[in-house]
Amino acid sequence: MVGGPQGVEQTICKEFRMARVAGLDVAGIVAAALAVADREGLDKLTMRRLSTELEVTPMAAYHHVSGKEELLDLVIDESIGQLSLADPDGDPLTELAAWFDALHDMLMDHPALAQAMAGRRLEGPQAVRAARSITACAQTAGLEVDLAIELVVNAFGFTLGSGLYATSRDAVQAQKGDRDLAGLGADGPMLATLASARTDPSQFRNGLKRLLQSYLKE
Amino acid sequence: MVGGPQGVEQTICKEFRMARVAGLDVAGIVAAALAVADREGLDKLTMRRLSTELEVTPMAAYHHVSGKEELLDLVIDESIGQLSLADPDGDPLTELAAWFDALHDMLMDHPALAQAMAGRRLEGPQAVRAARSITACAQTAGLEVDLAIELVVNAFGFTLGSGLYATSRDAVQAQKGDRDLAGLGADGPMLATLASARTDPSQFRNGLKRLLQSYLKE
DNA sequence: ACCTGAACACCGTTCAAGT
DNA sequence: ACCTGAACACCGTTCAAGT
Repeated sequence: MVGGPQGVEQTICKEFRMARVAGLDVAGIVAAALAVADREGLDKLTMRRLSTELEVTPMAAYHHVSGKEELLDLVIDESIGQLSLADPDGDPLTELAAWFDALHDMLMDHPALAQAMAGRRLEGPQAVRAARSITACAQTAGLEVDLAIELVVNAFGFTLGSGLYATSRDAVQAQKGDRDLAGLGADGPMLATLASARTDPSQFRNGLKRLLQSYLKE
Repeated sequence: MVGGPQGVEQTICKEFRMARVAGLDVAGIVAAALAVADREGLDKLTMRRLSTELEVTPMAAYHHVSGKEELLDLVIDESIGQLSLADPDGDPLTELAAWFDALHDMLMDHPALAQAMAGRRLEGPQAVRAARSITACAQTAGLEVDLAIELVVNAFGFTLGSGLYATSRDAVQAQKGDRDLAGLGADGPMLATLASARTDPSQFRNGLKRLLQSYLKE
């Protein structure tokens, strides 16, 4: 698509650099960080583990990223940037539901991402871009600015919290839940349903729709 | 209330022990951990920092708690246990709103708590007790078990996510937001409102009521 | 039983060199 | 400009002693 001999040369050069010799760039660092976090968990993502992933010295990445904090912010913002923006001309409810569903799917695919978002500012350029797009969407539905923002903030909080809750109970836990049923009497069905939240995103979608509809029906 | 000379003696002895000489107990350890996390942030809560807070050796706490993971679980469960249970005879909507409001208030008072809950199981005895009480509350409102649980899970996720979002933007950030307004053009009002979420819990309460009502109006 | 002391295998990051 | 190497001040936790 970029085409031409130069394009090919650049690609080869880039791949070569990313795989073996130094030649680090932020994109490669961020990608490697997310890969490690996905495979081994957020707590295992350390600057030193990142350096072994990139096959460089522990300090190499610091030349492209100020430190671990900035790295995490970049991983988050880059991920948010991969969600397609809401279409301002589409049906508001459909567009909003689709965006937050996509975000939720992403958090389910990358549990470390949800965890990283907790306690972080989420004000990178991609996040701001996305926020603007979905807020505009809510406004075209007839909502005043303040209410549109309230909807966005609340829907985001709901999506993040649901993602965290769901990803904190993985397969191992669901298994263990079955064993606990006998000992917990009346709580059995409850815990079983709680545990099933991991694999059943319909609870989230249901709640999201309820929340969005209550704002858009005004 | 426990009364008698023995009660007094125990109290004196306990205070003496907690303050100076070893004599650690889980309650004291958990309290100290929350105190450190509140004052210095969750990332500053280390087993070693905890030990200096308790004025003991780094390894002393390990005799009462298996490690850092269990410590965090205990801090969370103990905190949840301090919320008053929902009254099964009260108005369901009122009771549910009150419980999640109280949880939200707690997360706002203890930002480290919200952060600690992200990526943790929340299945301690106090959490289960609370979940049972609010689920029962939703059931007396006429909801089937599955839907009652869906409501509880979704309301919890919303509360946690909102708490995380709100506490991640503290006073410092709100200040910085004002400076950014000029450079961001049309985003100005939006970011200002986003930043105000920290001190304005009405957005959360509004969203919570909408979510709860959509389930209870069935 | 409960706490200490020393040790191990890690962290994030600074700083001075190398090329 | 970009990377390395050595070092510093931390971590969580094990393990062998002390009382």
